Amino acid sequence: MSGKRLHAVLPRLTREGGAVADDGERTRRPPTIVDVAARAGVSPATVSRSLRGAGKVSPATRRRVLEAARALNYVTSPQASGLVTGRTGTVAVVVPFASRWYFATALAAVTDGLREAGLGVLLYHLGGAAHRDAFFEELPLARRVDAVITVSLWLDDTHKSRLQELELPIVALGARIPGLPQVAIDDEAAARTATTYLLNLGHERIAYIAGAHDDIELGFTSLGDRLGGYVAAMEEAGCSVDEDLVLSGVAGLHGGDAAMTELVSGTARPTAVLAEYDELAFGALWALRRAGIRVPADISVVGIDDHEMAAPLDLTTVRQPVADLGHAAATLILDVLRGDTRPEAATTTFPTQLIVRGSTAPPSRSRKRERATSAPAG
Amino acid sequence: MSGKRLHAVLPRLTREGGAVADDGERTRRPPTIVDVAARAGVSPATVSRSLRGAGKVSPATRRRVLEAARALNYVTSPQASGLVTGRTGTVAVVVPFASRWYFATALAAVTDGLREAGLGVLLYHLGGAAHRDAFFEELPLARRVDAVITVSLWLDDTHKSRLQELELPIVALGARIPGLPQVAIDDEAAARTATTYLLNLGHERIAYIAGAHDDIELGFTSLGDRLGGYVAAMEEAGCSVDEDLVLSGVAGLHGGDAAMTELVSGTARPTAVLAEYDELAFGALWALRRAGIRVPADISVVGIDDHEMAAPLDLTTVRQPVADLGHAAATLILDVLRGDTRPEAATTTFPTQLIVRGSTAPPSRSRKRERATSAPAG
DNA sequence: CTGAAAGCGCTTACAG
DNA sequence: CTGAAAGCGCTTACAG
Repeated sequence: MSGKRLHAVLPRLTREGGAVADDGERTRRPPTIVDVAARAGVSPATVSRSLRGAGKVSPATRRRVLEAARALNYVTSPQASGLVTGRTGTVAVVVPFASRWYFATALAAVTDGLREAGLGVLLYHLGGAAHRDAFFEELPLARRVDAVITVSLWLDDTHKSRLQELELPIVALGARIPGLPQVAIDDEAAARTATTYLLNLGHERIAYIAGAHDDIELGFTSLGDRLGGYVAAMEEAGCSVDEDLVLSGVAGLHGGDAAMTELVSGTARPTAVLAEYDELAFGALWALRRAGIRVPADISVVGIDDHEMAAPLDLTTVRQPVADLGHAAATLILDVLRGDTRPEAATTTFPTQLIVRGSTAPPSRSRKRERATSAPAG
Repeated sequence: MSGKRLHAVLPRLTREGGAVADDGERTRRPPTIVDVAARAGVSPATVSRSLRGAGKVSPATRRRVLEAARALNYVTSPQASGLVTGRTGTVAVVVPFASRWYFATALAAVTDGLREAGLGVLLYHLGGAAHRDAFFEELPLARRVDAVITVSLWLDDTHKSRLQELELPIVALGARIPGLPQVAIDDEAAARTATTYLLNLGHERIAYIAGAHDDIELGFTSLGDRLGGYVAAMEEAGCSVDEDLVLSGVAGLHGGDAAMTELVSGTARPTAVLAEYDELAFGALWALRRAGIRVPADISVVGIDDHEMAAPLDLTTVRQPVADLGHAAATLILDVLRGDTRPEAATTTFPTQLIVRGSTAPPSRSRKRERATSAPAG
């Protein structure tokens, strides 16, 4: 609000209404409800009722109003109507990285879902840690939206309560935030499935690559859930988790590249890798190719997402239905806004599915042992 | 406005202001400028001036107002202020496919650029042809935004004039729309560069894969520009354009896959392919791998974009600085809104750059001929 | 079924 | 430098 906002700098828009003609058509100023009322020969109140289909209006009157509105190209001012109704017709969608596949896909689905109800989407792009802090500090969405959807945003208690101060309905998409209604997959189960699959193939030295999320600690986020699923599956199988095989670096493609490079240059190379999400896996595949290490002969790679590029890259992965999550989040917000659903009761978990492709195979060195194990005893 | 909009269905929000206490803090209702004025012991007008840093206010008064505003957690209502200033503090960004890399990247950059000026982004996601028509029919952004940025949107005259009826500043990002200020690359030159590079390698049978854009005809769009660059380069080199080698199908990855599959099953296979944009090229590479055709030994592939995945996939491509385009579009809109720039004068063209990677090589069969040609005469 | 009036929360000339 | 008043364009009780 302070600082050099454009708002404060802009010259006042010309509103050369000038002498408004009898029907208001000779002026530059967009027609108002009064203009429509005049043309239809009714009061503004009746125009309002007719246009919204609210209250009792005789069909004939309504028709006349609609005609006049059309003729004048009238559009209701959301600012004016919002001022009195207290609604904005807009939902904030908060995403950390708008350009990444997961977020972009979710955003598109949310937007489509909300549009069907006539609601618009105000996009808040956090980007890095600096922007995120500024966002929670300034809360630029205050008084601008009717509800908030966060997309895979990991909120600590401070951030969460800041957001809740807005007293707006909030839905968390793709992240487990205690106390908020959410739409997500079971992240732990997804990672557990992937890990168990690798274990069943005979792998024991399975690495885990996480994409760092700024300064947020792992462990209480949905990414922590995935890590937890990996650890649990490993331990249940009697495989100890080698801390040198759990890496967390930069996010995205380059993070996966860097982490994999580090792994293959280490002393005890893993035979398989689980990436927290597919883009990390793509980076890992890239690093392996450059290092001349064969996939899956030398190392197996698994991701989570089923990113659009997973199939072309022949990546085994755990599919999550991102667009469905987005639609569900939109629907949930709509229900809450309508009062059909109490937010507390509203948490949806979507199923995931292991998609086996060519990036995974039994470990080459342990093949013998694996056969021996699976051969009938005696 | 008609139809079953949520807007019309929503129950009126509770505004249990109840008895407002002397300082307005005992109520649920968010504090208004009047509350701040009361607490600071000044008039609302002075609060308004203090908060916006406009007009003359004594430093002491201003400080008191700021304190009161902070204490009450006051946030100016954009609806109320917008109603009188005529501004919304919001820009519409219209994208055909929000989930695709190019659009998501541009959107993120635009959003970041506008945020610095305190402007928000209202996202309009067109999706398919049906939504696009509805969008231009209903113009849901009317009276909701101060300006419009279209991202790689190809507008015919009808759509363009519909948009212009809004009498809002418009900037076209990534698409040449006559009469609108734009921020883009030289699409024809980009395609020409790629094609010439292939020609110089010795290719003559060069195919062109376009990603269909609904029912929009090629030829007057920026994609038409790319096709034009390809055709021009071919003809200048004395290579006739074989119509069977120019395909236009579905957009994106699957479009490239389908087109390439069609090409390799044809009678006269090309030795090289130029894809209109990288995602098509990814699909083409995928199809070639499945068909057992080697890249670049059997077929060379070139794209346009330098998509994030181009490097991992070793795709030769023509890079365009998508994020820079987005930032530039934001800056341009800000200039126009400030009145610093006349829209007509504002068109920026960004440079592109050929990035040679492993997906291109001289054609294997023509190597001999090529040598013969380039050998000194006599 | 319809209208007159009040009010939503601001900003802006206009006076002082 | 500050305030009282009007007005931005709507919607909503309240009367009729």
